[in-house]
Amino acid sequence: MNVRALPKHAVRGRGRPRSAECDTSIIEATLALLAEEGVPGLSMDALAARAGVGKATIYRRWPTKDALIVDALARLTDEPVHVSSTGTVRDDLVELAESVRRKGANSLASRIMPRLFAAGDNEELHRLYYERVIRPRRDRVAEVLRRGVASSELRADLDIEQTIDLLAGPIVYRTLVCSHHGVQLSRSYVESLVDTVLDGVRKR
Amino acid sequence: MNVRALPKHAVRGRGRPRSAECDTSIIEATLALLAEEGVPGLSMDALAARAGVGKATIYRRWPTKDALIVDALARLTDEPVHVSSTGTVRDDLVELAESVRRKGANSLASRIMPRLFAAGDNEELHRLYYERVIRPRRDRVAEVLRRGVASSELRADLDIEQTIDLLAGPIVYRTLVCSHHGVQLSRSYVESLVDTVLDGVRKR
Amino acid sequence: MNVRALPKHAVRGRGRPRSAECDTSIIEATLALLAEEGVPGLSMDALAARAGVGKATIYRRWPTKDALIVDALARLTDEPVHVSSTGTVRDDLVELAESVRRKGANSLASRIMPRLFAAGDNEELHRLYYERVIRPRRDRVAEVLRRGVASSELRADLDIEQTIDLLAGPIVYRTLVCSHHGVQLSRSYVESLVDTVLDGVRKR
Amino acid sequence: MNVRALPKHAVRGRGRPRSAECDTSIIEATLALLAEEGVPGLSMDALAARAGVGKATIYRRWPTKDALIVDALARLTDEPVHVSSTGTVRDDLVELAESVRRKGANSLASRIMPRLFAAGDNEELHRLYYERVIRPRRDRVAEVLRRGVASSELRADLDIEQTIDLLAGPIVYRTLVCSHHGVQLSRSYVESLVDTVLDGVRKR
DNA sequence: ACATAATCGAGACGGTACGTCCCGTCTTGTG
DNA sequence: CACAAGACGGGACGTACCGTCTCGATTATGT
Repeated sequence: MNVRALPKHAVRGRGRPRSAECDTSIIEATLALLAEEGVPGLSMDALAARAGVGKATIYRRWPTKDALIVDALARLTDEPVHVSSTGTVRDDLVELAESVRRKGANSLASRIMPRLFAAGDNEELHRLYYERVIRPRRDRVAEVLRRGVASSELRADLDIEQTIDLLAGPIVYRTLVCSHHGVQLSRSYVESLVDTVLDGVRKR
Repeated sequence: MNVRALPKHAVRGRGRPRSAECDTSIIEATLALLAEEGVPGLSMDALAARAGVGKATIYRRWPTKDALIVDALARLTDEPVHVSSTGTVRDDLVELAESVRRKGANSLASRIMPRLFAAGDNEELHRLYYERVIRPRRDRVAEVLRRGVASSELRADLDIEQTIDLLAGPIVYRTLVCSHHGVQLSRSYVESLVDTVLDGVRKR
Repeated sequence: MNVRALPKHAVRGRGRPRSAECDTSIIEATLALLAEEGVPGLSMDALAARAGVGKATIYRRWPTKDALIVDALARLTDEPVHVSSTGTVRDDLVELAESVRRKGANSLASRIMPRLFAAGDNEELHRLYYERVIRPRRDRVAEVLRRGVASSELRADLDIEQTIDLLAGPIVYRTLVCSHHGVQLSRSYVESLVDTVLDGVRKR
Repeated sequence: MNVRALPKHAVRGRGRPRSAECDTSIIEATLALLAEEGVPGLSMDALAARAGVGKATIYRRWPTKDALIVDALARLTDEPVHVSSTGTVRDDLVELAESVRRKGANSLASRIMPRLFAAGDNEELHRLYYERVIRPRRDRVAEVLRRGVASSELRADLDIEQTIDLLAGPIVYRTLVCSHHGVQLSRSYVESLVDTVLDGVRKR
């Protein structure tokens, strides 16, 4: 747990150790360039120049531009969501779903994240992103759901994984696929979403 | 309806007309290269060589590589989903959701689609993809949902758009974001998904 | 004969032909950069920028920087030496030897030539330089020597090739190896050299 | 006399003294790499690795790669030429010229020497090479020539420096410039050369 | 004996140049 | 006009070296 998103360092050997300042200046330059110029403007040359670093210094740490982006983005994502263990399950789910929405609404993250979702080409990168970013969040939702089952607020035969999909999927899908005309999701959408997942759409 | 994904042709003018053979050989070479080499292997030079075509001939038809990919992908996507107008709403929704799942399970489409979802950079491409691929499918689901409301199978205060998100979102999300270890969704997942959307997860 | 020092062109094919303007602008930029910055300042990037040309355009014509330098230098070397067919052999030899000295005294050529002499690594380049620059000059001297033998000015058992070495060798050797303290050879050195080769150093 | 080509050592001070083993292993690695990979293969990184030495250890001893090469080459060159002070001048000159030829015939030296002749760019290196390698050899020839003048074997008005050029120049020139198709000079060429210099080419 | 100080191997560092690949445009000759 | 071929200016790529700089460990010397 709490696995920090840092470049892998060589085994502590005999030579000069890698500079931690480089790590941070590269990550910061990455985020700055992404914010200012967008993904297409993030060339390794420009990045190295911006970070005041040789290109080799970057490649010594990250094998790929995408791997670097993952780490840089993880820095942005480290926003701990507070979930009360006393309120109703409904309120906790709203809060967790809200954190997904807010991340998607963040201009920088929402511009970069799709690139990572799209990293199906790069199996390793995709796995990394899932382990480091997606899974921890899913785990937190699963926890809340299990609490709901235990307290009989939710059905006992609940499929936990699928329910997580039902909470996160629509928000991600909307943000990525249907984000035309700059429409952004509101909090009320999220609240309504949670309620619908809880009660279903069938007439009763 | 049935808008074909073809390149815009010049107004019928004086000189030699554009060859239809070029259109097809380019599209076919695009799909072949994508299937064999993946997105990174689809360079315009390689494409032209593979199609036996000059690069200018491609640019004469499509302004962008992405536009070409959209058209090529649309070719793969033109699978009309049959929806009975007699069965239950539940069965129709299952059928429509299944078509989403099948598309995602297709190895080629699932490699290219993320790129299109991620096309947030390219506003125009994103709009094009939405108009040509996403919206028609959403419209069909909306139709079924409205029928369900009319027949009192579904709640009258239903948010149609959000319900579509609830049906498509989880599948897309799972396919793109959580598709680790090669796990693929099954038909039973889709059926269960539809049932959960209909009935909710709250204990009653 | 009269083999021009030009980059090899592809067989006249169907595509766009190579631009002659590029040839010249590249050669000119090469000579300019060499004159201004010297050999170490002749980077392919700087050259391309100076010539207003993409790097690929250079590599399309010359496989190596050295090959390019040979061609550029050949441009400088195309100075036809006038040899009277009426004067004495001694005067003709002085004139030919003088042209060797003058070339060595030329600041640009004398800076680059050694690099080519030193191209022993690159067998092909060395051969090229010999064929294109050295041999033609040796042939002209050989001609004069044969005339001298015919007219009984020179010994009949003369080793022509070695005599050429005796005329050119000392000048080249002095220029390259002993060119310390900026000392330059004078015309009188050349005249004295020819006379010594003719008469020998032995006391008589 | 017999100035050894060794790196300058720091004044005998307090800290750990420089290891003599490093000196030799670096020089040996230099010669080995030059022999195996040629000049372009002699990178400082490769050299350090081959010598089992840190790069700083090399730079602590030699300011430049070229300076190192000079020293390494001097090791190969320290072949004392024996010149009888009793034989004829002609025989002594043949022996000295032979040593020039043999050095040129040595595959390693002949690969490196041109680089040093061509060191016109690097004034300092060139001077160093001249002082350490060229001048001593010229001095020995000058000595023999002066003896010849004294003994009336040679003309009294002899230009000593130019005569040295006449003996060494042709051999060097042939070796460097005209060494095409792997032709190598023979001893008989050298003997004939000396005789021609002594007697001239003019018919008598 | 022990601190001092320069050495050692290792290798990271900021840079520069390399030669290749691709992009999107332009220029040929041939239908 | 369209077409195949392919050259063009430009930009980014990832690698190789350069010469300098830290590291921790080692090794003689002068106290």
